[in-house]
Amino acid sequence: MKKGLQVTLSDIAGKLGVSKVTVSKALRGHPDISRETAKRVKKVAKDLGYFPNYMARNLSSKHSNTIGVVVPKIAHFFFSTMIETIYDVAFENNYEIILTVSQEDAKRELYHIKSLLSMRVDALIVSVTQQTTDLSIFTKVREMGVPLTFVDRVVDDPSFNTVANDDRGGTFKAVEHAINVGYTKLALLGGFEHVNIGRQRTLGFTDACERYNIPIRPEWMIYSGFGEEDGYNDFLKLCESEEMPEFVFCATFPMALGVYRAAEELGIKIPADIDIMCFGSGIANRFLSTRISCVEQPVAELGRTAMEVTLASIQATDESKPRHVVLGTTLKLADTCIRKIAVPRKINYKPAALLEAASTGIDTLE
Amino acid sequence: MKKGLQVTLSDIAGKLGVSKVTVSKALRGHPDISRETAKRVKKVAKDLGYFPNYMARNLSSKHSNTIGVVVPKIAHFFFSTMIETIYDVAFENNYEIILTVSQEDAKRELYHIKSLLSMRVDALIVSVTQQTTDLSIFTKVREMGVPLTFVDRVVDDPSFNTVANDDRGGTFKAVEHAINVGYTKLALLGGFEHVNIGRQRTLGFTDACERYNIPIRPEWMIYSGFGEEDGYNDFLKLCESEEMPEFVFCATFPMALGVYRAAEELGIKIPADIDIMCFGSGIANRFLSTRISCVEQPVAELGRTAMEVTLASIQATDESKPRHVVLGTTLKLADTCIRKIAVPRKINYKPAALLEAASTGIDTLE
DNA sequence: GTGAAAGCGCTAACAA
DNA sequence: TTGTTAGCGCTTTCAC
Repeated sequence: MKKGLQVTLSDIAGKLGVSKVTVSKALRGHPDISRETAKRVKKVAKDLGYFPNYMARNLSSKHSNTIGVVVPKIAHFFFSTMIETIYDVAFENNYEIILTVSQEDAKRELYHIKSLLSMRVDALIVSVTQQTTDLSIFTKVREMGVPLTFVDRVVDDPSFNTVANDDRGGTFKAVEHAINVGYTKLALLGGFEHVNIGRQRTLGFTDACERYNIPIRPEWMIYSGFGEEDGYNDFLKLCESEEMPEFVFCATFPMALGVYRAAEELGIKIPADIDIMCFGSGIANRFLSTRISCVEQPVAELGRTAMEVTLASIQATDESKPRHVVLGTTLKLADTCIRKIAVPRKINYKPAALLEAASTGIDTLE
Repeated sequence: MKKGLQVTLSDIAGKLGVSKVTVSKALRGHPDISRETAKRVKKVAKDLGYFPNYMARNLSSKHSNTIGVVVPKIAHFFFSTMIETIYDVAFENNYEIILTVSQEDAKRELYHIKSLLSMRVDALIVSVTQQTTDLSIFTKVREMGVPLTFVDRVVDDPSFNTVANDDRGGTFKAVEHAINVGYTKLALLGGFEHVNIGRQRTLGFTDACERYNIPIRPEWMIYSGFGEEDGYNDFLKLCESEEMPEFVFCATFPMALGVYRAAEELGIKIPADIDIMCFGSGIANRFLSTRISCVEQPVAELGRTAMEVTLASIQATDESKPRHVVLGTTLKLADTCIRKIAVPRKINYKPAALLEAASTGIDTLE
């Protein structure tokens, strides 16, 4: 298809016999212009079907009214909810969002950030991938003077804004609850230790154990990823250990879902044989016959706060200090870990057969 | 924060003692430039940390390598999956996506389209809201020569590309299946009739009824929306009718979920008391004790096709004909509508009590 | 192979 | 209140 002709400021100016500067000002509601001409200009603009060219506008005005967002996933309860909030706040403030998705791929993340910088976004909000290790692009971002806010998946660099859950405290509360309920044999499926949220949630777990003198058993601390399949496999691995724990804390809800499924297939009852809790929740929880008690994250608030912090950074003309916001979590009890009932039993577990069953491709929207 | 200095083509040119044109060409791999200078230019560009300014580039080159996308929702299995595919294809083709979310609000949709037009996106992909009636902006889009592809939520205008499910045929297949199974008392929860998908799915339903001489009972055709709450309420309404149907077809999966929940609360068994099917599925289906048989939509393919059609439209320099793609669906049988077992029974239904219970706020990610 | 000139559509600073 | 002059950083055309 062919690009139609563009209506420009000059076109309007020509039609009215004024200069294009007058038109430009009138259209932007600049106080210089008289009510009278402003009205005339706007009318002609409308008649001609004028659309401002942001490329040109931004080139001369040096800002784009646009915020670049980089997230690892989108078809995922947590991220899609957070993003929706980000959009809402952006809309309220007349900003446009350019959302990019890294698909948990560091290369792609880098590509997108470069691209966003080239688009001259006014600021960036990013939630890094699980494999992001090269941080040089972020120092580049700093050098270019583009405000950057990390959200949820933050990077340990105090020179950028961060907005995150209280991962450590939230996990502590959950594990403490399990201990108060009476459990002493505690396992952790921690996701990845090299990822911030994995590390923080692990700390919350060990904090609680130390606080209450619960021994930490290395064979009950398993790390392989944050997805449903990981939880599934981790649980099978757990079943291979000498003794079963009474309670398992999962670093994410999808992992808990994997555990749930594995247990179901093995004929292990939750919470009668083993009790569980997790960090975060998802849509599926409502439909489980045993809904999993969890640490509830303020998902929407995370998005809203990230945007607010970012907008503030844009406004701040000086090199103001970066802000580090930690949002509190709440314990949300459902059908697990209500009271001590789990009595671990010996499992007749055949790894080979089950691992095969585990290979069913599963999407993790949760 | 303050914007840092920008490294420009001239900076690089100055450093090398060449003109900025040479630099521009070298950086873009233009064949004019010798291997030698190209190499030197690239090195200096890297050393200086040069980032091309797309605003400037696009202003002179007249295209932005950017595609604007407008969807009604994002925290929704269907849309988030489709969007993810759109991103994938865009990435493969070196396009950047500017995603906007209308939140089912026609005003917002209009705002975003205008904004995208002003950003001079190379093309648009849009899935309209349930309340979009004013189509004038789309003729404006056509006048501006910007290729536009409607996806899923299409608008009846043959002058634009459309990519959609075979809503009518898919529904026909499902209802036909229900009839083959032996049901003759069929109800439809159709969402909204003024929305294309609602209309098409209704047609599929009536097609099947007519084909098999099944009488259509107006009191069993209910329209109130596509959400879970709508399905819930529709089912309650259905329960008020003189006689209960044997089978209910829901226009969307969230609606079926609402029916499921309402039935559960009323003590009505699915599929023993009433059998159901729906168009589309969602994550939750895996976790229902009675998984709902459905018409499976090719969600990812919808996104991929929409992008491909759009890219083709961009490439086509002439006013090529718009394309209209209809993607086939497949019947996916789970635990409902397997064989005729539903025998509707008289329900002891108390509207007031239940309608109160219905007011629980529920998110529909499905 | 390289570069000078012109201009994309707009806004900012200043002058009138 | 309005207009003039200069760019923003880049690409395109065309001459060298």
